[in-house]
Amino acid sequence: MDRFIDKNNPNPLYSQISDWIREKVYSGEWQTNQQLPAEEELAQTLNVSRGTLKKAISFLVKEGLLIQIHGKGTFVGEPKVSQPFGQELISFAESMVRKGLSFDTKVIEQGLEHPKKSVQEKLGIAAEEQILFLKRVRNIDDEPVIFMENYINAAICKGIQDADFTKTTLFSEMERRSQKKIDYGVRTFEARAIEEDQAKWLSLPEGYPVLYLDQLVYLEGNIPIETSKVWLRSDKYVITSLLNR
Amino acid sequence: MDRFIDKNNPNPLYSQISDWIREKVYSGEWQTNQQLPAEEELAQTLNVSRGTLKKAISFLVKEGLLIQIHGKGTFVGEPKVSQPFGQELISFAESMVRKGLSFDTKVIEQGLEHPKKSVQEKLGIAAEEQILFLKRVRNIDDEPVIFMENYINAAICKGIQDADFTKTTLFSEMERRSQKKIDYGVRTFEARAIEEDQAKWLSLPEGYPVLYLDQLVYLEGNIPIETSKVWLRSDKYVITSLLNR
DNA sequence: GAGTGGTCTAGACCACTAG
DNA sequence: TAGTGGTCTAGACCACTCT
Repeated sequence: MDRFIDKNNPNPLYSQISDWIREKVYSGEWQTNQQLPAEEELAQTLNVSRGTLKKAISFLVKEGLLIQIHGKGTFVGEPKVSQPFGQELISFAESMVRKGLSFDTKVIEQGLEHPKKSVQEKLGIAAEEQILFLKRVRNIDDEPVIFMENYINAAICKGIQDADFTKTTLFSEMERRSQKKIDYGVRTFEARAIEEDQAKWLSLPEGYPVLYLDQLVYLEGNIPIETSKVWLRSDKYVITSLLNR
Repeated sequence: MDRFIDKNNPNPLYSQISDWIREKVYSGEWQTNQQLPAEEELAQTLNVSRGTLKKAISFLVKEGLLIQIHGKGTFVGEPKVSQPFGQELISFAESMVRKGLSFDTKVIEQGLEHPKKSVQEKLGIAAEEQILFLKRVRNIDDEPVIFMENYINAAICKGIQDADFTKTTLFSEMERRSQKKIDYGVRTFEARAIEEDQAKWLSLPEGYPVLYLDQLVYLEGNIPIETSKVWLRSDKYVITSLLNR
């Protein structure tokens, strides 16, 4: 039971150890504020060097799951309340699930198109190529909260135009069809007055202030795959970031 | 000239090395997309172990200043246009300095007060205690961009009411006077219609959409020290986050 | 002083990239 | 195959906390 740490597993040891500790915490075996065994001891238990263990721990400290105090020890941190949306590249769908909220998605428009100039530039493709254009609204408790327009490089995600986005998430679909993992993204946040076209989908009067996000997502290998525009009712859904110094 | 790295400096070596590399990049000595010397070689040049150098580099990779590609090498990343404001706990002043922008600060109001209810709760203090209330506007190119109201626990930062905030930053002043370091903060982002009181300071018509941030900052030891409200003209100043998956 | 995490080393081997 | 970064080790010494 001690050792789910497998030196033959292609996953790096530190990553396996991180997961192992996460599991201990999530399962409640290690409770909030509980002190972990000393690094030296834990390293011996896991049969790894202290350096490897430290690397595993450092990830969890950065996440806030663990807290280390020089001279005292390593402790399980307070459970997170915040929304990792402003910090970590996760989709809206994923963030809702983590928050334990239920939502539903309505697909307004879905189909292949040729990219506009701005999309061509962002995705680095020519006007002749095809993109999947997706227009969706998401409701929480039957109230519209998010309106999104996505532009996906269809050449990389073959057949994605046929996916049923009321049942699957865009991120998982992109990873599956491109056979690559999503690597990182860049988001900008602005406040904007909502325009007529978006306003009607969010049941808001024209000119109402909304959070506007512009997003560009990259696959491994620095391949831009998706760009999107997102309008968010921030009276309903606030973005929170935990920022470390 | 090679070695600004001083093993007797109480700063950790990896931190000195990070700064040294940052300097090389900012000064233009190492240009965008330029390949750095191999880790082994650079470690020898700096007379440190490869492990230490790797630690220094890893910070810069996380910041996006450097890019590492397995099997190819380490490269200077694309210059950041973005504001690390959405990611890292830095003050507005600090973010401006990093961007190389000049700004000036106007202090509208500064003085000791008793905290309102909402501030009491956030800072965990009683109504009888004193806070420093600070109201400021910041201009870039003579245009107002940010309006802020700060509430600082004055008991912890003795004498902070006498600081000259046109010349110093709030963060540095808090650290100096509390003798503690700032640890982390929580920010929430919203879009709001600006109200009359704030609108006049930002030269905006009432009701204009602005980014509204609510912030709570903690010192080491989980001590809440400052809470603030920030109104930001997002037509002038956009918040960008680089998000890793 | 005992126990903890923080830093650093010197060296090993592996995995990926490119000619 | 040569060159690069990725991982891991075993051990050393230091700095901090608590008693």
